[in-house]
Amino acid sequence: MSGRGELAVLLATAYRVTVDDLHRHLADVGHPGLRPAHGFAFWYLSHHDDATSVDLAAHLGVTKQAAAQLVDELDRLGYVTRGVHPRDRRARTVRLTAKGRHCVEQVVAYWADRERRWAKLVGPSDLRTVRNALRAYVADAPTGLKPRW
Amino acid sequence: MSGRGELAVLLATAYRVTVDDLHRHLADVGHPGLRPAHGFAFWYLSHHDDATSVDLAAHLGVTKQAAAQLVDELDRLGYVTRGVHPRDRRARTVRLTAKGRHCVEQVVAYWADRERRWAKLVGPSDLRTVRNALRAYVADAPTGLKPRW
DNA sequence: CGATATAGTCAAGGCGCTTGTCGATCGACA
DNA sequence: TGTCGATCGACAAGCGCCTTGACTATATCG
Repeated sequence: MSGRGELAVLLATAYRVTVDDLHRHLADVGHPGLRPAHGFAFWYLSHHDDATSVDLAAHLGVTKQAAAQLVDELDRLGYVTRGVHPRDRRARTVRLTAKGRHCVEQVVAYWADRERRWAKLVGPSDLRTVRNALRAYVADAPTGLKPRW
Repeated sequence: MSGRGELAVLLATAYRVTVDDLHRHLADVGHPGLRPAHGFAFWYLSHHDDATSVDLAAHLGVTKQAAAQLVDELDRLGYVTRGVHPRDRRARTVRLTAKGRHCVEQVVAYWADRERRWAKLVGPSDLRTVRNALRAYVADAPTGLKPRW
C-alpha cells in the first residue's frame, strides 16, 4: 500500500473486521446466523417501544416490505414478537423478546470489551483522538450521505 | 448514542459515508454505477499484470464464478479486456483498459483530497494518530478475519 | 363525507452471490 | 511417456436480500 488511499482501506478493513468478529462472537454465545441488518434492527427496537415495520424500514433505509421480511425472520428466530398497535388499527408493533434483549446485551458487552482492548493497544488518549476524528469526519460528510442507523 | 458502542457506529458510518461519497463522485466524473467490489477489483488489477479470474476471486474472497461474472460486467462496461494467458492455455488474463485506469486515477485523487480535508479538520497529527490506531486495531484482529482486499 | 394517504400483506422480479458440472489444460509422479 | 488428480474458464441453476407493484383496511384532512 503506497500510502495514498491507505486510510480508505484501513476504514474498510476495520469495519469489516469489526462486523465479522462481532458475528463470530454472537454465534459463540448462542446467536448464530445474524447479520449486520439484524444488529441495526435490534438497536432500533431496543430504543423504541411500539416500533412498526415502517418505522424500522425508515431507520434501516430499506422498503417497508424488506423490513417486514426482516421482522418475519427475526420473529421466526425468536428475537421479536408482534402485537396490536395501541393507537393505529392498521399497524402492528415489533418488540424484542428476552432472547432479543440478551443478544443486544451481548453486543454491548462485546463492544465494551473491544474498546477496552483498543484503548490498551493505543492508549486512552489516542482512542479519544480517534473517536473525535471519526466524529469530525462523519459530521463533514455531504448532506444526504449519512446512513440512518 | 449512549457512548457504549459508539465507536462501532462511527466506524460503520465512516465506512459507509466513504463508500457512498466515492461512488457519487465517480458517477460525477464519468464512471456511474460502480460498486465497492469494482473498486477492489480495480485496485488488484492495477497492481497485477496478467491477473486471472481465479486470482481476482481469491483477492476478493468470492468464488471464481462470481469473479468471472464481475469481469464480464467490467468488460461490458469497458473497464477491462481479456486476453490470452502467456503461460497457461486454460487461463485468460484480465487487464484494465484506459477507461479502467482513468477510474483508478480518479479514486486515488479523490482519496488524496479527502485525506487533505480530514487533516484540515482535525490536524495532521491527529490524523496520523487515527491511521496508527486503525493499523493497530486491524493488526489485532483475530487471525482469519482479515479481509483479503 | 369523500378523497387521499398510509399500514401491512401478498406477489413477482432483479441482482450478486453460491454450488454443481463439464471439457480443456496443467503438473506431479512412476 | 503416460496416467491421474488438480485447476481454469464457462455454462447452468439456485438462493438470499433486496426491489416494485398491487390490494384491503384504516387514518387523516378539508
